Amino acid sequence: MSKRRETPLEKIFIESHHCTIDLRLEMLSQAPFFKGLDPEMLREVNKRFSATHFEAGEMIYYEDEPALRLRVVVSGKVKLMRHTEEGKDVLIDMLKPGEFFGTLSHLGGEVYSETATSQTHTCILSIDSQAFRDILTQYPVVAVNVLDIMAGRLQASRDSLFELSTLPVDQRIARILYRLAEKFGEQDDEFGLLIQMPLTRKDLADMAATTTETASRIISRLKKDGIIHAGRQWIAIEDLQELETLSA
Amino acid sequence: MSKRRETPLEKIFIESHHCTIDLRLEMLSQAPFFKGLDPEMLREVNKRFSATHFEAGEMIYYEDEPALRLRVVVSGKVKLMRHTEEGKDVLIDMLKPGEFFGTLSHLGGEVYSETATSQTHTCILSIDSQAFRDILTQYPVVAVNVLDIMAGRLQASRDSLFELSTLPVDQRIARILYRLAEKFGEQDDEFGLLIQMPLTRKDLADMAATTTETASRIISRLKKDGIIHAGRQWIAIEDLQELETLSA
DNA sequence: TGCCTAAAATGAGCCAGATCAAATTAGAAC
DNA sequence: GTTCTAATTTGATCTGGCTCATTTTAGGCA
Repeated sequence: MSKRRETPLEKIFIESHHCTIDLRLEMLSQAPFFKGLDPEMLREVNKRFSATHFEAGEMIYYEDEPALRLRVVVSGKVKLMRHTEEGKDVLIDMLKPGEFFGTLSHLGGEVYSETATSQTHTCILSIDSQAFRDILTQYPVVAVNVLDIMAGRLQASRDSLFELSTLPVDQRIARILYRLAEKFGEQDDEFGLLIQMPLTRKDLADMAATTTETASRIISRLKKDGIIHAGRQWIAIEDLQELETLSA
Repeated sequence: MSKRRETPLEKIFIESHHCTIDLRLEMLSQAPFFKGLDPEMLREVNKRFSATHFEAGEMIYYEDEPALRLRVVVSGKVKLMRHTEEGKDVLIDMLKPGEFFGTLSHLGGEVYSETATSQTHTCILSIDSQAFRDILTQYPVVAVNVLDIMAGRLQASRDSLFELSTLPVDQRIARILYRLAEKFGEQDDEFGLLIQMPLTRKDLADMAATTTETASRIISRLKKDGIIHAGRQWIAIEDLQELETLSA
């Protein structure tokens, strides 16, 4: 039996016509914050966005840079992080197609509070934040949708805060894996529920507010216990049930 | 020179006519989320709110209780916390007049994710969450205001998460004190910038994700260094400048 | 198919902050 | 003023997870 020599992560096909007009419109029409907007308005709104393409690992914007645009992931995965002077990093969120990031604010003096990196090949739509605010007042249904999303994110952030304050590292890691599996999981016939995105031990550590070494030790244990499969930059959940139990 | 025998915290006058119609309307007109709404609309909107009165220490709602209403602080201070089965608590936020809490959600199955306690005598306005959503779609300017507030809260929550992940306890406490002073500080001629609200060492610990003992040790040190004054359930900042330096 | 390197795994020692235990007040109430 | 108790302080000890150092390896690449 020959060992698999490649990452099980999907290889995203690199084409320059990746970010087609069709895809853009399709994405916007399915984006949660435009739900309920009729096709006519949608086409109108679509004109105000412009598309950009990023390679895996490329920075989309930097922390402390003037924040002028709101962005939407069309395809690929985006990572949001904050950095410390002493080199500590905190991973704030991982985004998938349909999610927005950047700034909603219209004020001039704002800067981005995090760095956005494209984790894979990505196509990103962007719009001037003031133009987006115009859309919000023009289409109240969009404003309410965005509000619901922000409420959900606030909830998630407070959940993390709560867990960070009350749970030991191993439980935090278990919960993070569980959530990533829910959001990015795709069934892989060899390894189980594969988290479809490049994910290092350090990423995990930065999410759980721990160190790479500790994250690695915990992953090793989970592998030994047959709960997950993992390699370089990828993790697949073998026993989701047990993972949930662990995170209790 | 006789030692002061009482808390420097203001004694809120207890009157049953505390929460007058005038006060209600005045509060709503100044509430950040109704900024930009003309008086006519405001009067219209005001009708849909109802007022309730709470004693200091009373629960406004409990975690896991069905979440049906959105509330607004008219007068007094409100504390939001989450509790663990093992008795650990996390203090999520402290609110002052003009801030809202409760739920924005309209879905039936939602429950409150935190417990709200009135820290002082309070007057609270409340409205059915669906009715509030109607206001949002009816007055887009309100929706955008609320959105900005939510964005600010998300930012604040992520800031806390970041600080919790990267700073040692003493710096976290220094930052928390600094922020509380900004939000609740009132100049006291004897002690300096007094944080105008009952605030125990445990509250502080629950904000900083530490223990009462550690919070107490840090407060003791700050007192010894002449940076703050503190007693039972109250803290005043003597040297704000130095406190800011410490939190760097 | 083997080479090469960043990612991951592992070991050993250490420390900030938690826990456990006890003594001491601040300041409310009468 | 005196009383009374929950809030606070302080001390002593313990430990989860961090640090530092080193080895091992997955898997991209030619």
